[in-house]
Amino acid sequence: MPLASSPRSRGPKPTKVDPDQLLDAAQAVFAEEGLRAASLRAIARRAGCDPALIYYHFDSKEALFAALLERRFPAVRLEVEQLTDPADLRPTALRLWAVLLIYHRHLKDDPGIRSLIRGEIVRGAEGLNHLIENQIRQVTTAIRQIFDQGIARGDLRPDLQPLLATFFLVKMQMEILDVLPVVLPRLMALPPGEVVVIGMRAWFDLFWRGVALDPSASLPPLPDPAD
Amino acid sequence: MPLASSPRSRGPKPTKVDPDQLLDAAQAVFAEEGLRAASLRAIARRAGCDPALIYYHFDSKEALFAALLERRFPAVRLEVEQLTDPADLRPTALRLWAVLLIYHRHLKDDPGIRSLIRGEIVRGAEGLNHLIENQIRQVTTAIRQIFDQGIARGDLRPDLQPLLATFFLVKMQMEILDVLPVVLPRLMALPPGEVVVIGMRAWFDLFWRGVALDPSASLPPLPDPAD
DNA sequence: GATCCAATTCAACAAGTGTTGAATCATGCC
DNA sequence: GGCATGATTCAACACTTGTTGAATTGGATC
Repeated sequence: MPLASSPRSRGPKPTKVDPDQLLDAAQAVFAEEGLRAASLRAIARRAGCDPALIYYHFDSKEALFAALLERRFPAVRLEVEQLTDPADLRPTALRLWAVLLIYHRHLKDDPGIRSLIRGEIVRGAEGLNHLIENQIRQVTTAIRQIFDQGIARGDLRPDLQPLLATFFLVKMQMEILDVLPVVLPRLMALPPGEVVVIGMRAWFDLFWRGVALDPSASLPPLPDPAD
Repeated sequence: MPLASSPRSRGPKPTKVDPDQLLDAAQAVFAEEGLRAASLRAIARRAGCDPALIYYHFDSKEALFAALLERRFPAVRLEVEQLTDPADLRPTALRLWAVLLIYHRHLKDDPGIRSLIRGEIVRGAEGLNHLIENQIRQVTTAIRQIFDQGIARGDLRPDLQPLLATFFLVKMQMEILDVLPVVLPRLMALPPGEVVVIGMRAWFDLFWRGVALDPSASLPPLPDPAD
């Protein structure tokens, strides 16, 4: 039984399919099918190799999925945590908007991770819940700090519940990335590419009026998400 | 091959498992597993009968699922549509809150329908998409009317986009019913039963400030969801 | 050229899936 | 009693799934 995490020793032996390519394929298939419905055979087909090869690089289907997480999660967490620096004296509105931009940048093209964070996929993969929960908790508490600082600075309503506000802010952002592009073009005449940005701005406009100490004060200019 | 929708003719022949009991079992299993992962054998086990019996009452797994929808959807739609009566002159805030109450009452104990409306489950059941989409569209346009009337009456911001506001309102309500009871008790010390009501009130408070013409005006008293 | 070892494939396993045709059960009617 | 008919079960089908042990490739090293 070969070790699960030791690709080619050091010589530039040209491997046909390295673990990263497997992860790419897995990400694509998981995104389309969900964890439970995605089959290793489909992933292998996508990667152009035999299903058994997956078991050479990873211990199980679940381990493959976990590796997928470890590849993506930390980047988001790190960027959000950098936002919590108390020395960052930009208006709170801008900092919260920056949170949405991070989510947009990292998750825009990765429905797999999105539905994962949403928690749907994980039913039936007990072993992963603590891993995910841990990562999400860290991001959550980071955002919470921004709210706390905003209240202290007098930008936000003092009666705000930071935890619920965090939940609302990022949850809706997720839905905007996920379902708005599917559902909105059918109801409005909109170029599907712009839907996400339109939705994000509308959402943040509403959200900000909801949480700001002075809801009638106008928002600072919000930079567009850069593609 | 027996007809798919003709239970016992008229005599009070005591059937062991009638279609409604099958639907109950199906609802429970679909709720736990999702459409794709839920197996007919599990449903049959829950209902206490043989899997083949399902095929006596329904044409296929998908038809069983469709029947489940037809049993639940129309009630929600009807209640929401009754709210759109232009003669209803209650404050717009109260009418929107009433929408949330309807969602709460009908979907609180039915995660199956929720994840269904959310659209996750349906991947892999092409035949159902139009059915669901049709029902959802009707509810959506009904709510939209309340927003339109609210703008006309001067309760809401004139620059409001009713479609997006609708999306935000009900989408978040769904998430509050769905994930808040799972996620919040782990982070706050809260009795899990109250989480939904707390979440709903916090959400509507935020939402209303976001959409109201005068965000500093206080909300009318909002009735608690009655269990 | 022989050897070693990582990378890859093959073939099969046991289990679970949706579905179906035939067979049984139980009741109402003549 | 006999019989039709609806309700229910049985046993099997073809197929897909995650997983694994043995076999094969192919380049690096001696």
